[in-house]
Amino acid sequence: MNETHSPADAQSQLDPIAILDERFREAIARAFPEAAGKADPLIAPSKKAAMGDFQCNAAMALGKMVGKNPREVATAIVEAVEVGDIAEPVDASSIAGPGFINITLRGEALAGLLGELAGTDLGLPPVGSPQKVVVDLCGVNLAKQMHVGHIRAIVIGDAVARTLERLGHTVVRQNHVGDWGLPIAMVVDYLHHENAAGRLDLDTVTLDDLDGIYKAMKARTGAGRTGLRLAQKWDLGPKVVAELEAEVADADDAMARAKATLVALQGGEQWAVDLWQRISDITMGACIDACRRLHTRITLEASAGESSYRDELAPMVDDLIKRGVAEEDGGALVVRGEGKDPPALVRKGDGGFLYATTDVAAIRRRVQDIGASRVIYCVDVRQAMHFRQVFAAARKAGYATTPAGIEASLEHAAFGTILGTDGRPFKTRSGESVKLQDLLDEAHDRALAAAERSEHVSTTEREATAETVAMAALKFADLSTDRVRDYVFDFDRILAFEGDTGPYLLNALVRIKSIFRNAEERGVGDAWKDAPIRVEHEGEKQLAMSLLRYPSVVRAVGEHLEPHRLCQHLLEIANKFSSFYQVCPVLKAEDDATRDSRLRLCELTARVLEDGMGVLGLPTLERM
RNA sequence: GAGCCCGUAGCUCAAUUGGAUAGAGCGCUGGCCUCCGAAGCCAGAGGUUCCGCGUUCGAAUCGCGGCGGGCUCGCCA
Repeated sequence: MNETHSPADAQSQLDPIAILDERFREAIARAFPEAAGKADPLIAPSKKAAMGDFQCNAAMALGKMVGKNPREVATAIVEAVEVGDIAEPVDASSIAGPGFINITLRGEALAGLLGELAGTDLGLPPVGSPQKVVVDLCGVNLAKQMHVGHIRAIVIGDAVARTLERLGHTVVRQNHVGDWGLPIAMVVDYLHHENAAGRLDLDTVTLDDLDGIYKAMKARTGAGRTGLRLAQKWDLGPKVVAELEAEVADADDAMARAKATLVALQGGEQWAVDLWQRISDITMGACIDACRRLHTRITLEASAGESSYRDELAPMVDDLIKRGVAEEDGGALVVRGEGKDPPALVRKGDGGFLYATTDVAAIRRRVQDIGASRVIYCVDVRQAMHFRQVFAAARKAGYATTPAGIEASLEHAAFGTILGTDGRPFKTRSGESVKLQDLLDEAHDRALAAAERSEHVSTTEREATAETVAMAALKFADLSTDRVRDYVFDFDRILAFEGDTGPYLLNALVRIKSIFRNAEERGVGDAWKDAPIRVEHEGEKQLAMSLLRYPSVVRAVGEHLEPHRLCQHLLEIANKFSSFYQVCPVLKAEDDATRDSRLRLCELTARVLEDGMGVLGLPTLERM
């Protein structure tokens, strides 16, 4: 795992945890010089308000290290620590249990930190040493409809990319399109024959048609074989055997033609390339439309399909052989890893290449040509072993080392399956996989029903509002749980507009925006923008603490590639805001100074929410 | 058979990566709109974190063994 940043360069010193970390680190060094540098202060937010705002958990481990009673150690730390400028006095009464040290921050300190947060790009100025990162996402296949599974590769991949961009890294998104190999050749072959026979008009072919052809061809080339074996084994009679033999013959014929077409395609024969291009245009057009509708920044230019590696495979495999990285095994060529995983197969017995070959070539290009020091694969968790094998092969070959000599970090940001409410993979009633577009449309229709009930949305805005709410709801549902686990998809829950959902988040932001519209109507002016923020009321304090933790949460997401942490945190901020708003009048505050301070707090909350939603790729609204 | 992942409230999910009394939402019970947006807020009930043993001052988290579920296993992509 590569270091993306060390605690020392956690540049913004406005995260209370970072500040307390430093203060307690110094205190430990003073009280226990022998443990200096070795003991982590272990600062964490308190779970209960009654125990203060933060706690230092260092005493227990330190006690063991220096051979003293943890409470004794805690007492020494408490005497040595200097936090008077930001916190209530820390003394013997702050020590609880086996040696926890509780810390309560002062309102003025929080107010000062909030001011800094507002003035430093929300605590997230660009990182000092930006990385170049390739994010592999989307992963569509030519001639196939996109289905529910793709929403995860698109939405999570885009959120990961946005997070890294927000932190200041340079991100290259790559759509590793499945646009090569025998299956595509089958479809090309079919189009070629049907077109020649005048039974098909290439100009009007749709993705639906292609999808149907793809499935039919796959079924046809595999037809009859198993049945024939069984019929012969159980002697089911000459008629049955003859029928099955005819099926198999037809399958063999189709397969032979597909292979011939593949050769023509690989040889660059114009008729085949033209048909392939037509299939690509149709598929990619639909793909980019879906990505745009989902508010993701995935473009056609960014795609680097399997076909783009075709000329690199043979020379690369030769290189692997020459350098002894790959070896023969049962006629095939393999690259062995060190662990228990089976080796990666990079060349078939017949000389053909496989998907692992292309993936190794992709790593080589991404690291050595593009110069990425981090390559992230946003792909289904069922491919976990495949990527372990491919990563191992690429490292063994030295392809994962940048021209500058840096070992690139190769990471599989795996995601689980979307399940229906019955706990089984999400399917339609008839058992088919759900088409992505149908999913988006249904979300839209359901959101529209809610938009029609809203008193804040005019009839002309309803469609657009419903669309935004629907996409935010879908995306939030996909991003808000631990990505590697399967999750249950339930329209009723996701679009119920109450609870821990995208619409709840949107609503929190919309309410804040409405405050500013009202302020304008009341002629409040904008002098408040320079007013000092005060943190006095408990509602203000709780909100302030959540806001201040925002930058560290974004950094954690960038490090662990877990967008759900940011989702949870934004929900917390929205929740704290709602509580604050319930008990702290803003426009009706008792005096102008309080009103102005609270307006600034509202504005900062809106900025953080919008920034966070931008990092996740969630669209926002003015009213709903 | 082997390997990987998972098991937390009735349901859907968290738990800052080993910290105090395991938290949210839905659902359920009760309260809050002549008052800045009720898609909201407040309160209550609801737990042997699958079971057992172990490591540790401390375990949902780490180790071992069970039980249950999912996924994956060289010439398809």
